[in-house]
Amino acid sequence: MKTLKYSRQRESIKSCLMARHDHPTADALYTSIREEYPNISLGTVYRNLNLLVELGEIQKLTCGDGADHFDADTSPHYHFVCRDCGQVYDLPLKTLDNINQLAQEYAAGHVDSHTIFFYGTCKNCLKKNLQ
Amino acid sequence: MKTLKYSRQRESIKSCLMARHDHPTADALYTSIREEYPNISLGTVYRNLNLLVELGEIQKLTCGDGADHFDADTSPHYHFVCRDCGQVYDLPLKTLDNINQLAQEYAAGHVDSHTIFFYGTCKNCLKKNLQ
DNA sequence: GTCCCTGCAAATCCTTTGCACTCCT
DNA sequence: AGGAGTGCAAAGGATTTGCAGGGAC
Repeated sequence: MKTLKYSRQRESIKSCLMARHDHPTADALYTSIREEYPNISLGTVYRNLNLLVELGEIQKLTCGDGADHFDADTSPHYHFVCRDCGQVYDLPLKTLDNINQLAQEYAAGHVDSHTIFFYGTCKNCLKKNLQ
Repeated sequence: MKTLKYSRQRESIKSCLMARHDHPTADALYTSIREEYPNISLGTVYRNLNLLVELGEIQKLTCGDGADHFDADTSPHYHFVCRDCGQVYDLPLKTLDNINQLAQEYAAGHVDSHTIFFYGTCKNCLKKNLQ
């Protein structure tokens, strides 16, 4: 068990992520944080994001668009990814509580979590495409 | 619409993937195919895998372990990923037909597909961990 | 003082791409 | 012949890591 020391960078990363309603990539967050801490490095952002994921304080979303996204909301919920603009949205779809148990029966082992991503075109892009 | 020409490499990649019960990464498939075609290049494997995905003949699985995996089974089904050994297993869990429609109501746009990944420890690794 | 954390840059991993050449059709 | 496909190697993007210095406790 390693001891954790305070760092203003980590605080900033965490609060910046919590303040955002989207699900930024490490790089997007880095750009954002640079406004307050112009000297922070991308490596530090990655290191702290991974640390926060390990601590269970944030969530990493691998939706398949190249870069991982991060989410300060760790409560179980699902995501909608727009293939046109790349935005990742939360879905207030209630958790399928029984689905892990259902999977458990078929999985050759122990299931402890699951992810669901929906893909399609968001309203903004649907509108844009009509023009 | 581009014309498609036969290539023994593409045939080999496709049949090699269909013959496997696991869900290999591009690199794993490359190693496998090299036994038959020692001169095939990794670039060709990637190019053809992407082409086959576009044609809808195979499926790309981005489960978040670094490299994409590929699956010759394009029928809708879900996957179990062992965090210990990295194996990706099929789950004979029946499709949640209504889930896309359910998501549709909350998604700000049009949903056309979804992916579900379960994570945990497979039987082999559970056994190994006890020793 | 100790040890964690940082900035920086180099390294690593996975994937894509440019180019000259080869093989289908 | 024409153009799609290939091998090779270099480029690309995302993420990690080694190191020397800085900050928390």
